Amino acid sequence: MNDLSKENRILDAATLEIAENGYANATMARIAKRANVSSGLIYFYFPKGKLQVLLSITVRFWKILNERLENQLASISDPVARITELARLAEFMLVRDNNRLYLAKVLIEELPRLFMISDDELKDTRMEITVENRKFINTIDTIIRDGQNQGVFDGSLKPSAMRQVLYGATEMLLYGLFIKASRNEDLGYGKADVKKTLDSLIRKFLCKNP
Amino acid sequence: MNDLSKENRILDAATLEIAENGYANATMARIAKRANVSSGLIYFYFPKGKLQVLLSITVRFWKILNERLENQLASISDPVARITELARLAEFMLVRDNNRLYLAKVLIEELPRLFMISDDELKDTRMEITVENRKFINTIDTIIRDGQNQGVFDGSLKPSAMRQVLYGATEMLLYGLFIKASRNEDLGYGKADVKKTLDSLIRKFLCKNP
Amino acid sequence: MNDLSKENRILDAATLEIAENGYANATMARIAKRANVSSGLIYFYFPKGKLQVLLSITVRFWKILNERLENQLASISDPVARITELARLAEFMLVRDNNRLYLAKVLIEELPRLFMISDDELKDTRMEITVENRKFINTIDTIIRDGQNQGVFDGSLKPSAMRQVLYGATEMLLYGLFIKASRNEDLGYGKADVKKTLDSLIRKFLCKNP
Amino acid sequence: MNDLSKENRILDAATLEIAENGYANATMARIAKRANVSSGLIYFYFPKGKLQVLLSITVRFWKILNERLENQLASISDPVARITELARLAEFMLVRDNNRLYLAKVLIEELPRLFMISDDELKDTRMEITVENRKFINTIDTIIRDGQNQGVFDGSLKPSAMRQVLYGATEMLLYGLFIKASRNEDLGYGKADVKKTLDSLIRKFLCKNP
DNA sequence: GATGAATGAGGTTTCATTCAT
DNA sequence: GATGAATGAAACCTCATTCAT
Repeated sequence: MNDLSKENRILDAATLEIAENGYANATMARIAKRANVSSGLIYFYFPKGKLQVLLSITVRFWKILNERLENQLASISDPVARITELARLAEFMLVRDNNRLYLAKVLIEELPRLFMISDDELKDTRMEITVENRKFINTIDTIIRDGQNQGVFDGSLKPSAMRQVLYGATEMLLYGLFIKASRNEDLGYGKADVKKTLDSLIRKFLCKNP
Repeated sequence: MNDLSKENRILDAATLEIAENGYANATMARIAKRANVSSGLIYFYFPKGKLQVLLSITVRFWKILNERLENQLASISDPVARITELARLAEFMLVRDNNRLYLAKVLIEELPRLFMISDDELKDTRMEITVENRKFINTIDTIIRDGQNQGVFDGSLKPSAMRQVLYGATEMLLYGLFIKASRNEDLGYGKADVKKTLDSLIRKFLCKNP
Repeated sequence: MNDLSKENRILDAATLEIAENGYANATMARIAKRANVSSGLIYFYFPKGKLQVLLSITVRFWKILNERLENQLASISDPVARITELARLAEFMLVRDNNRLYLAKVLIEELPRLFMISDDELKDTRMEITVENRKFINTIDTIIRDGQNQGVFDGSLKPSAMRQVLYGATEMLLYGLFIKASRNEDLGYGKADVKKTLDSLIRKFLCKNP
Repeated sequence: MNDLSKENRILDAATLEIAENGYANATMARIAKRANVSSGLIYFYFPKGKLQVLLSITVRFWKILNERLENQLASISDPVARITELARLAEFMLVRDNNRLYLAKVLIEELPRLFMISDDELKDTRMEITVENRKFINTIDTIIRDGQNQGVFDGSLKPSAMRQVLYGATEMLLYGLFIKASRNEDLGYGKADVKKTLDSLIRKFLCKNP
């Protein structure tokens, strides 16, 4: 991890720190220590402090996700295959190993904070996230709409609402995994169940059933 | 609001404060001001401070929800009707008006914090929540299991995973409404769509389709 | 000094601290220690920090000076007697003892800072000072103008420019005294010379000479 | 400004920065940026940092002033003419344009700081200033004393006190101009009034009136 | 029960200063 | 000479918490 740029090391360290202690209890000093960097340097890269660090974690994630998504989906046209690939990629980026589960937790837990930004100087960073987020949402909604038009997906519901269902279901299933990994509180299912359940959700809820 | 007990006024004020600023930035002074109460008084009712206030919001909610749930479900036996009633009640308690959406937001955002409590003196409050939470989860899981046993619900998935799907989907649909209410960022659907979408989710994802 | 209100004790302590170390090197911690007060309390009374403390020292001084001035000048009508009384009062408030010389130094040294305030939340405090300052300036200018109209004072110069001369001369004479008191650098004159010199300045520069 | 030596560019930039923000809030980074130079380079020329930069501004000013003074006064013997020439030169160096008014402001504001230097390694620079300052003061005092001895100037006051009057009056008149230039707060007089008022001060206060 | 001035631990934040390049 | 990323000491500042009233 030490061969990364200091900026990325800070983001990685912050992900861990926030995942473990929550945003409220995360401290800049500990982030710095974890990143093996002086506390002052964090302010060099993220002058607005902790919140900007948090937002930057999110920005970095979405940018990478959207980029990969674009590449992967380029060669797929079938709506079911597309939505499946999308779920697979999200899972890959968030569940593959425990470090990524940390990231998942931070993204899930801190998403609401996005809507509380009042600091004008953070508007830019927020806009970046909004843009990436919309891009992602658009990708999903477009797939759903295409599927509906082709008569493959259920046409009686709004794509936006269906997307929220997929998003929320995935999030909560992942969150259970994280709890399982970090505490030993078994929620009653494992990684395999997540995959199976999401497949079923796509097939039964999303697709049109004759 | 001023005719409530001061204790309840504090919890209401805290809900608003946390919904607006997040737990990290919520301050006791502002909660006190919103509740029209001195900051010292908060410590009379909640000696362990901010975290206890947060937990108490959650406790209050779950207790009321579970109590009503028990009453409402007592006379219903059909699994589909039971799960529908459960969704209806949750929606009633969280979506009915904007104040309740604030509550929804706090519950959603602060759920993860439950797993980070180390203060021994809060173990009791935490246990209360865990008990109420398990009661709620049990209620759902039992309904699902019963439905599976009766051959009404899809028996190929784990009840716990299915419950996460229902839970996450509901949460994210509600969250969209909150965003719409507090910011003017339209996510593309309204309250009616939430109801319709959840109904569809139950019918198609949860139920066994011939 | 301990029987004063804490707020006044803070201002007194800050006067001393700033006089000794300069505004740039004055620290909140030392001001608190000197005032025998916790550092947090300073922010309770002066939420905008060090600058607000500095401004508040100035406000307090001007308010008292203007108030006394009004009382003292009420019963005097002769321009020469009025300007002499004004000088006497200023001297009384700034030179009488070494503590007051500290105040004089702070007022003199930090006056320029007044014109650098950009913080919107300090606009109020700044306005207070401006108001008091104008009141004082008006008092002088009015005396001078009256004297000119009565043919007692030199009518060939602008009252505003003459006032700056009186103001600057007084300031610099006092400043020399402060240097003498705090360091042992003799500037070559004493308190008696200040009085004598200012009298002479009034008589010869201000008054019309036949 | 870019054709100056980097050392002089730094001093000019610092003058501007300090005039605008005050010594307390001036930062090396901003000085560097204004001088179009890296912050590290400032330490090459001024190893003792910000304070040394400040002192160097003052040194540079006094050296030039004293040098020119010596040249200009060499051929003048009449005390009134000499003191008038001195005032004219000071005015030339500080009032001629707005950039010089910045310099005036820095010199005025920062003079007191001279008496608070404790750093041993700056003793040299401080001594330089003291020497130049004394040279200047001596020049004035000598002119005054000569004038008194020749019966041209008022002999009843101490030269040192009279010098403070001249110094303070000049400073405050200039200060008013600065305020006018940087803010739009009119103090009621202009450059011409400054000249006229100082002439009058010399003629009436300094000179012996028959 | 109720208040709010007062405390001070502990976080945030700044920025003068260094040093490898 | 010149750079600017990096450091870390030392300031600022907040706010949960207490307690005399």
